[in-house]
Amino acid sequence: MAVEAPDPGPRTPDDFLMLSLITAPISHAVAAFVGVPAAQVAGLYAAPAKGFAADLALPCFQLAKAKGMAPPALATALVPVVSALPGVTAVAAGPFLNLTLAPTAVATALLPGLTDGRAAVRSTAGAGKKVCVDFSSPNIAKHLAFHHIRSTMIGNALAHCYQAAGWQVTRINFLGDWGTAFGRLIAGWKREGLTLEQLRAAPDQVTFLNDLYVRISKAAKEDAQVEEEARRWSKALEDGDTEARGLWQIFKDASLGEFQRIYALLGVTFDSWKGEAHYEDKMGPLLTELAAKGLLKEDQGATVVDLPTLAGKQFKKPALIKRADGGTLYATRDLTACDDRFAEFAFDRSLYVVDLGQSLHFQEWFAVAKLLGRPFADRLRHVGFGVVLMWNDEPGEGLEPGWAKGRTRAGKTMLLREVLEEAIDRAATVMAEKNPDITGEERARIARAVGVGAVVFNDLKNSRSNDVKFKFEDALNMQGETGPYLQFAHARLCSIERKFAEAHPNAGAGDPALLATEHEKTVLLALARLQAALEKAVDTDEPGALATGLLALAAAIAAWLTSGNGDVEARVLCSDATLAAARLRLVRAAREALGEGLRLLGLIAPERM
RNA sequence: GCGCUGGUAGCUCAAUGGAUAGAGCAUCAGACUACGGAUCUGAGGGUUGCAGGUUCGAGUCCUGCCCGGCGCGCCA
Repeated sequence: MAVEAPDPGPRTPDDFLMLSLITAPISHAVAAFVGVPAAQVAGLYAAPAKGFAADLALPCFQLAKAKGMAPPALATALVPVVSALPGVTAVAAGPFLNLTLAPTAVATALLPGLTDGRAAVRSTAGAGKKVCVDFSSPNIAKHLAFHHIRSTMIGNALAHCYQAAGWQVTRINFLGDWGTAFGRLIAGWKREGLTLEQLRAAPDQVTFLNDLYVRISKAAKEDAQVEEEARRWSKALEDGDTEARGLWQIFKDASLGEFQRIYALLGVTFDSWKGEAHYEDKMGPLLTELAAKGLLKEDQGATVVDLPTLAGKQFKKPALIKRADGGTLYATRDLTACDDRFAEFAFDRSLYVVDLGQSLHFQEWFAVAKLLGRPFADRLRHVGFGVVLMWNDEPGEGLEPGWAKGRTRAGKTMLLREVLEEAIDRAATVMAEKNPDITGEERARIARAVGVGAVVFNDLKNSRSNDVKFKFEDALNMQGETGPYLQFAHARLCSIERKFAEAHPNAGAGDPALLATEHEKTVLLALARLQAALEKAVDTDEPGALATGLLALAAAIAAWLTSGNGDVEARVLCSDATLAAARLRLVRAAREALGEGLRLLGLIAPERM
């Protein structure tokens, strides 16, 4: 279920980002000294280079120009100004001002705002704005192959991220439920005298339909009579023939039933399932308008929009609107659906999470939308992504082992369900070894979260334009920068929370000012940077930006918790109940932020694993 | 040919125009009966594809090349 973003109240530029809660006094002091607006300083903070032990760096180049000083001189001059602030130590290092913050100061600035840790992954940047996200969009009567995970989970993560940033989100599954394939399927169905009962009895109804399609296609190739039947059924379907539409509906329902099982496993939902078929009889007005505006032209029998002359020389070919036989193409359908979506949702942005191979298609119809004068033409974004490659040890035929597109070593297309099931099995095996106390249905439930999470995170952690290189051994080795690593950090925090009440039954609320260690500060700073990661994810449509922020948080958490291994007093559950209570506040905030961040990416964070 | 995309450590990838380019995996060495070790600490490992240019400063921006993937008219 979607969680409503808490109302953060009125904001000033200084608290626009959570990190600014810490840097605001610094920015003000520096700005006053230099004589520029504080907001100009606020945008300058950078991460210190590796060799410099500091929390933040302030490059002084631009400020020096404004002040009319040399950068190193300004940095030196700023040292006393900034060091005068409580909880800040400043050191000049050439043209940089390196800032070290006192853990206590960081904690008191941040923790009061994180009584609900989920606030760390919230923003109001998109308040009042609406976005449509078109994602997943599989063809019916075909399996969800492994590569479908990309559009499905990138889109799902973006929908969550936009929502967390204040946008009103509509999730759209633009089903591929139209085309000549269905005429063939109907012809095959009739020819073989199949029944609904037979379909329903199949262990996998999509496999049943897929096999039927393969048989009838083969038959059609060998027998012109069969091909003719398929053509007739395609025509009947287009004409709204009752029997044809009835069978088409059966195929569609059967497919959606299978899809929903996988969407449920992935935790993905949609607000709209309007597919291509929905728009099939609604393209007339658009075609009329295109013609009325003089945008159409006959070319080799087809109807096109001549983009090279109308939209600029960056286009080399016209956009096809209608086939020579009068049938419409998918650019026409996309435009019609877009008009419909704008009429219904008045979106401020509309995302199409579709592989990069279709870049040209989107460039073309976006350009047509512009030529039509659509007010939303510049609000459309093609969110492209790379392909899924699988490692192939034995390609045969003298080929080198290497990455191959979406196929197993046997050359078979990998199904999404198969990959998820194997991932779940492997997760269950690890659990049996690492945590044998968890058994039965609970183990099965958690193994689903961990196995699916491993595959999903593997898909989201890098820039989406990159191809995803999938190796079971890597995605599921459960170590390193993986979904299970994040989930494990979450589970450790949960475990400590469970034990806290027993250890310190009468502890108070916890005073942030008591948090004084470097490990605690690192966790706090990682929490403070999460909001910027979320906003970057939304601005650039890159879920990986949030994934990177969560990895940094989890690493900080793991280092913190492990530091207690050799030192009982460094643990959250230390002997001092007051200190323990303060640490527990950080545990809770971090756990809630991490769990919420994972939810945004589409992972479940179990309390044990 | 044109377009999109990628080229950074052995492998997989990070890096709002900022310092000495960072992580994970793998390798090696450690911590510790461990508030959950599915952990942590450390080491080795780099001419950021090549060549120019802009800039106080370039992995990042510009120009030209090289290599890979994908796309480029009646499928979607």
